Amino acid sequence: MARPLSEEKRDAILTSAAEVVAAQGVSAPTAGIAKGAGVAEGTLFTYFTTKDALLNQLYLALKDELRAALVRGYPSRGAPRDRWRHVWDSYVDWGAANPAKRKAMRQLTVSDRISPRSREIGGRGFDEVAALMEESLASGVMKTLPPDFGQAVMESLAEMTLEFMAREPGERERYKQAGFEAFWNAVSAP
Amino acid sequence: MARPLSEEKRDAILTSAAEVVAAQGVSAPTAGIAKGAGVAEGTLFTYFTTKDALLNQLYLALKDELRAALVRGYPSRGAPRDRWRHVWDSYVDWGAANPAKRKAMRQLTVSDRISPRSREIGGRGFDEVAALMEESLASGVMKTLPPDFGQAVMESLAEMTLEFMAREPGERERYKQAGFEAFWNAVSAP
Amino acid sequence: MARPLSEEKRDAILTSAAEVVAAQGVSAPTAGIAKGAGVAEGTLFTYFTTKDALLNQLYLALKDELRAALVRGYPSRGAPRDRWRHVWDSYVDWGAANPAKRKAMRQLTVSDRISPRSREIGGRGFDEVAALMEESLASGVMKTLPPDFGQAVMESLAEMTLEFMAREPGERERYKQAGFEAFWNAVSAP
Amino acid sequence: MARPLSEEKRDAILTSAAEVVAAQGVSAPTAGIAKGAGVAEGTLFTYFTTKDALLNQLYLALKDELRAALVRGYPSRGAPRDRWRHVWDSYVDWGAANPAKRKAMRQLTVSDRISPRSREIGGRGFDEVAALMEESLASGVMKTLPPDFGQAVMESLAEMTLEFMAREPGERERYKQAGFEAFWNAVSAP
DNA sequence: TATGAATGAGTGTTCATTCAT
DNA sequence: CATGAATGAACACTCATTCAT
Repeated sequence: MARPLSEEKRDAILTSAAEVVAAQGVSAPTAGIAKGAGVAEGTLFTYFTTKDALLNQLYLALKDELRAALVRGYPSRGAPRDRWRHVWDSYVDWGAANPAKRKAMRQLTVSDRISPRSREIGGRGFDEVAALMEESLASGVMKTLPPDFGQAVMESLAEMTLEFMAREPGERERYKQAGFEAFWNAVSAP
Repeated sequence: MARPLSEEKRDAILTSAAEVVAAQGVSAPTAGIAKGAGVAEGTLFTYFTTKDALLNQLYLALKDELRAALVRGYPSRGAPRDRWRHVWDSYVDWGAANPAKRKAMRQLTVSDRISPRSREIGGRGFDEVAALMEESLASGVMKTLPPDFGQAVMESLAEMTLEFMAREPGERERYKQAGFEAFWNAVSAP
Repeated sequence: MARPLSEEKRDAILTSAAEVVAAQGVSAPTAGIAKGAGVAEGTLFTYFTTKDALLNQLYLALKDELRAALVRGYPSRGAPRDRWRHVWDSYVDWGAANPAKRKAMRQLTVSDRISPRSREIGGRGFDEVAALMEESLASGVMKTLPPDFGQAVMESLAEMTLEFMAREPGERERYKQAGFEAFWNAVSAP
Repeated sequence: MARPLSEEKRDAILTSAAEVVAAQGVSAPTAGIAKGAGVAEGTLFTYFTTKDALLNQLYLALKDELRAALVRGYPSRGAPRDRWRHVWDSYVDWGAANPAKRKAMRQLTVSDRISPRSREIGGRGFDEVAALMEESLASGVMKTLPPDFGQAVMESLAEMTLEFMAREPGERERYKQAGFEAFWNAVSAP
């Protein structure tokens, strides 16, 4: 049955793509991505029909990885603040541990090469997360707004916090903490 | 290069660039920008030495326009909350009124073609704004954090709010209001 | 290479090649030919060392099939006109019955990928045919010309006739008849 | 008004294309065509939007040149045979004098990259020619067939004759003469 | 100064062929 | 022997920039 498509190689391409896109944007040459993955230029196209296909699948893979990080260890029975805290910490820790992936995700998010369908699927994973905690927003500012909004508040504040953490690595913990306070106040204050 | 003959033409190119970059990203061809400005392909390069130069100057021009919008009508003697409110409203109104410019700014911000120097100069304008209100943060969460941070909280929440406003135009006022509440709580809660 | 295991598979590849070349020209991908033959991409190369080898062998196979059609039922003892008529009818009938093969042959004939050697061998088969009837040209226009020429007159008129037949299927018989008259006059008139 | 598009350069590209296509077929690289024309690779695309566009326009240019050759010196008032003779001689002389153009035309004719529209336009020129002599076919074999057919008989016999002339340059005149006899008999015999 | 044709390096993608399975 | 993944040289076409007009 000849050589089977190697999951390993596919991952190497996605990993390389994340790095290269983080560094050079979505217009980075596929040749560079292939090189970074240690495969031939043509091989990339046996795993991804098109550059756009690669970018969209990278987007989904990153979203999925992040989602997995948020869910891991989620304290289902904790107090709402603790649960949000867990999500916040997971998000920020993942972002701090994977700066390239985070930057790539940002590039992809603003790119018009990510299809609406991908965006929908990519967001879908987080509906789970949103659902998990919807009830925790029964009070406070978020009362009357779609759960999307609360989630988006978290996301944008976490991104911003990560930016500061990256700029001043010595102050990481402080920013992580302050960011959460800001978020929690934003979302829960009466 | 001295002073180019026509300020008007320079502006036309910048305006076209904002539209085209908003629609197609920073990799949009200069030919399209020139066409949109009603000038010849080559003319663009008598006003901007390089595509990168154009993008950087567009970035600065947009930052400056936004800054001007924030300062206009600023109630220097008002209560802190009112002053922040003015900044918030100005930001969000400008963004809602100039969706292409905002989208272009977003594209430019994540692009690696904007030099660190441009980013610094672009931020500098806001130091004024920051300075104007530094004192207002003498209490609350922001107490012990750099004024940048408070500013960044505002910016990221405003951007996110604009996204929601664009998606559901019927709910504009509601999001604008809710966004400000979230921001104000984030930043001022004890 | 010895004798490849399956004559059947070799034929399937040649048949597929004829169809694909007819439809897409000699630049058709080998992958498509393999697929059409129901074999793997690589298998094609165990039967034909090279794409050029495949094309050349296809050319020869088609020439041979056509030659066989001309010889079948040849009335060795008939009057010259009847013999030519048999050849003409056989040629045209074969072409009408195998439009893809005929189109493929045409593509191959003008292609620079068919080697001079193949052309020579491909023509050789017809020397038999030519020889069979050489004597029939002892008079008429062809008197002083190489038998090739008479043969070529037939071939080119037959090809042209097939074109018209393909274009207007309702008039097939008429064209077939008129084509032969033209040929016969061309070749036999005093 | 900047540099105007140069008719000269366009012609150089078409001429180079004819040579390169004659030698290598329609799949010849555009780079080679550009090089042959003494222009940069990119320049080719300011004159022809697409390789297909170039091939189609080359086809039309060649058809037109041939048509012009046939019409030049046409003896409108001559006897039918003399008029056909003129057409035959013009065709064959043009083909013998421009072997590359002829070979290119042949390649283009069998290629599927020539659009039906181009074929129609390319044929259109010859309707003139056909019309010029339609009446001359009031008798003979062609009596009851479309004028296309007579024209096609001429074309295919002329092409074949050119082939023989190219193969044996010493016998040119003989083939030219014999070819015409064959054609004339084919078409006019009772 | 304004124009837009000219340039050629760079891009995504294809494809004949090889070779690990 | 059969398979199809792997390879990398081409290829058509784009685009920032230059420069003749």
